[in-house]
Amino acid sequence: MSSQSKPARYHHGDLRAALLRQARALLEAEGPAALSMREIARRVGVAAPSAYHHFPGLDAIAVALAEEGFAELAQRLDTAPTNDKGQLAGTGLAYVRFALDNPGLYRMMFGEGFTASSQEGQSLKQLRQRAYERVLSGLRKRLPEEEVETAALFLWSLVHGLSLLMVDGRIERPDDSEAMIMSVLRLAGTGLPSSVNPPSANDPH
Amino acid sequence: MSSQSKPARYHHGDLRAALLRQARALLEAEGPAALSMREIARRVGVAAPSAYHHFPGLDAIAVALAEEGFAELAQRLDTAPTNDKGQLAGTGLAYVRFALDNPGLYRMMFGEGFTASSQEGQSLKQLRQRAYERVLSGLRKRLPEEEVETAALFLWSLVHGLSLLMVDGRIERPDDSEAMIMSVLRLAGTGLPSSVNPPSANDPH
DNA sequence: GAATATAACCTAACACTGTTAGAATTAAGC
DNA sequence: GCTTAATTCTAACAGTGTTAGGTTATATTC
Repeated sequence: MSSQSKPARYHHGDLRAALLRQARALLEAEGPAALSMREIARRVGVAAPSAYHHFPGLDAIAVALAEEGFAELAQRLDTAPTNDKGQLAGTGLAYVRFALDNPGLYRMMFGEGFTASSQEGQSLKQLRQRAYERVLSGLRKRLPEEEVETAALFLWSLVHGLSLLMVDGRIERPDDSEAMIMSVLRLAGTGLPSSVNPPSANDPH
Repeated sequence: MSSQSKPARYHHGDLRAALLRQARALLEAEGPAALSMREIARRVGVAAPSAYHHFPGLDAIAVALAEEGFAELAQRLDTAPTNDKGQLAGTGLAYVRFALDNPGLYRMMFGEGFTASSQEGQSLKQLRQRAYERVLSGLRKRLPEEEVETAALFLWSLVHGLSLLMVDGRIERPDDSEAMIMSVLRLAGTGLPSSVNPPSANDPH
């Protein structure tokens, strides 16, 4: 077990970290709905109430996991290739990849359920906002201000929707997921063929 | 109460319908996580186990609601304007509108939780597949076969993502939601400005 | 080194959930 | 009116999140 990294300074050693680790394992193994205080404690080998010395409740554990997730997502987006040609595709691919690598966590980060709780909900809201700002600032350099917001919403909707469809298994996973993702992202740049969406005719601008 | 439409032929009259009605009200009022057998029964004014004569379990109620939702969504998409100019925008707008009008239901239809259950899960999967086929067949008339799948995935990802972002309150709702939705959908036709995504340079096709 | 203080942990319990078993009530058919 | 069957009920089981209060092991102090 990797939980024995430190030679048990306290009763357990580092219960807080152990709870988070097992919670995340449970999350990915059984899905967000299966996250249970008692099951997490069971897996750690501890009585359920012990967890309350480290977290105010189950929601707090969920939020802590989501915070981990946002930090990891931010890092992935930051280290994604930013060269001129593939900025959009690189970042988009990194985003969807993160969701595919952490399906349960991704659902947690954007799902509801514990969003209502006062303190924790706010923290999450801020993290989501910061992730969104990251997208916005990338676009601000390249677009006039009035087009930034729509473009960001467009992009975020696309990668968020694609991530969830794939994570939830709504579409059959092809052999080469990456190629499929890239194909979709390419459409974000070119737009749909005009045979689907005749260009002018309804442009009031 | 509108539940007195028929003069109480049985003990209740039409418990099954009453359960579904209150379940849907609860779903929209408190969200999918708050759906509870006992609370639904409480609202109908009946003991919880009574519901088991009409549904095998809570999952079955959830699935029945989702089926209602898919039927309503299909109808909206069918009656959306199909004239040449606005096929894409009209259908897309109808899709997002449905989600905004039925936020709890939409989350239920595409969320997880009860998807694991054997029998019901299959039923839902088929309904989702049929909704997807609807999009595909619309595109098949206008695109070469090899482009259909990617275009459909692109469109579905976009409207699905946009719907969830708005339903979950991830973006601040502007005064005119419809205008915002239309702006995003328009980008699906034109693609992002080339300043964001320089066209050639990585096109292997 | 022994006594104390404190942080970590556990047992017991409360209120809630989904669900099942079996009894009681009500309507339908003869 | 009696029988039968459908519908609803009460009681109970196993599970959940959470709280209260006691127990144990560590850390500190004399």
